Amino acid sequence: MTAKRANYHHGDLRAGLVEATRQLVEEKGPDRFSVSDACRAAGVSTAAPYRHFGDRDEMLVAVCSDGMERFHALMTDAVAGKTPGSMEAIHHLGMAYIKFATTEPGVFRLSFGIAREHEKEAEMIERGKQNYGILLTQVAAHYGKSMIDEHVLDRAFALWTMVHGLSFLLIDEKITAMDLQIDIEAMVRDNTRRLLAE
Amino acid sequence: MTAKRANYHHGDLRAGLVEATRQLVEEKGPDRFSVSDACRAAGVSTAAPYRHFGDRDEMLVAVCSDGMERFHALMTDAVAGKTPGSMEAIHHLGMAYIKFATTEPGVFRLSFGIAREHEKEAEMIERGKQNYGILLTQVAAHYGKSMIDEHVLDRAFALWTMVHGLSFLLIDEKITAMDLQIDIEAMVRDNTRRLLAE
DNA sequence: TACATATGTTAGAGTCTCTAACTTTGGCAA
DNA sequence: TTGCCAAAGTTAGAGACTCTAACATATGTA
Repeated sequence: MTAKRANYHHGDLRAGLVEATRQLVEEKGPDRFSVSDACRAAGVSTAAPYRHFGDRDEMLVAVCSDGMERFHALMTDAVAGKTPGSMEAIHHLGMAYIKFATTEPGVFRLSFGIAREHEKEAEMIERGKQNYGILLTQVAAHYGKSMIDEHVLDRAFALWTMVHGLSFLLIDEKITAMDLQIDIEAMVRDNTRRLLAE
Repeated sequence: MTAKRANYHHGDLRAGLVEATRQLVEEKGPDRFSVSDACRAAGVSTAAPYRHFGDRDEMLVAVCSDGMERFHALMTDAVAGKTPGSMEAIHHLGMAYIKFATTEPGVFRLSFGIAREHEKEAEMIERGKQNYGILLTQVAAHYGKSMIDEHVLDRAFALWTMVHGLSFLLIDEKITAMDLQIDIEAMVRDNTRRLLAE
């Protein structure tokens, strides 16, 4: 995998390392990832990353930050063209959440479990709020409201916990371990309806 | 923290290391834990653990295994003395789940995220099924059923995803990060009711 | 009481993160 | 065009970590 390169300078090592790190995080998990592995993959010395990142954690934060853009795009697309507040829109939003978790389990796990107290923390919280805002808007519309009131906040949060829990159970393979046969689509649809009832 | 000891032999180093590891997992998280740290805490050389554990991962598996006993006790206690299948019993069961996650976030995270393919895997899956069985029994009783049918499996699974998701959102501090004011008790109670409706 | 075994220790190989000091290269000012 | 500076590489190495090998010391049982 070690990419030999002709030039002394890499071109865009930062991006190369972020991509290598992302791949390794998916292959081995966020905790098994090593800077050295990423260097081998990018074909540079083990000291090179420190021109672009303060330390190992910053590389992971960069992968996270990168992943949140894809996540946001998925969430936005999920409701695009659908009737705001419709069961269809809200169901799709939930499925998009789960889709991201299962296609990028390493990044998903990283995004939620990442160490607090880093440089980009504020920025990432802001992005999280933006994403959550998509759900809040849909739930408000579902009840024909123009305001995000207590009721909307409660129901949106319930939906979040459900898809979040389901995502983790899926990526941690608890569903197969417990020999459960779950139709994810149906499960999300039915329980979205139940949680929005009343 | 380095406990000096008088004797060459420790007495019960295995248990000492498991406890040291558990503490470190809570303090620093499962990924930040190091064998060396545990050795310092237990007051032994860094080679000592290898008389009791094959490698670093086995120490974490032991902590996990240990934690599952406490978890099982919590779950059992939660429904003890309550009317089987009552909302009270099921609500308490969910709260016990969340209680474990928030009091032992490191062990909780470890238990669900632990690497597959280890010695004790089968044993731990069995214990997981036992714990899940407590919920299944309660949900069946809720509907006045003596059998665990599709309907019971579906509803129990929905409850699991909710408390599991809530647990992760709590320990990853997403609720505070998003500035949400959630009354956990009320949230669990209300949504347990909604998910069991019909 | 002796000795086998379990359970410690020390020493060290190999890996990892990160820093310091040096090298190469690209871009810009004169 | 040329020369120089800053950006972005490299090598070397310190210090920490995991795990193994060889050696040391207790413990329990024949």
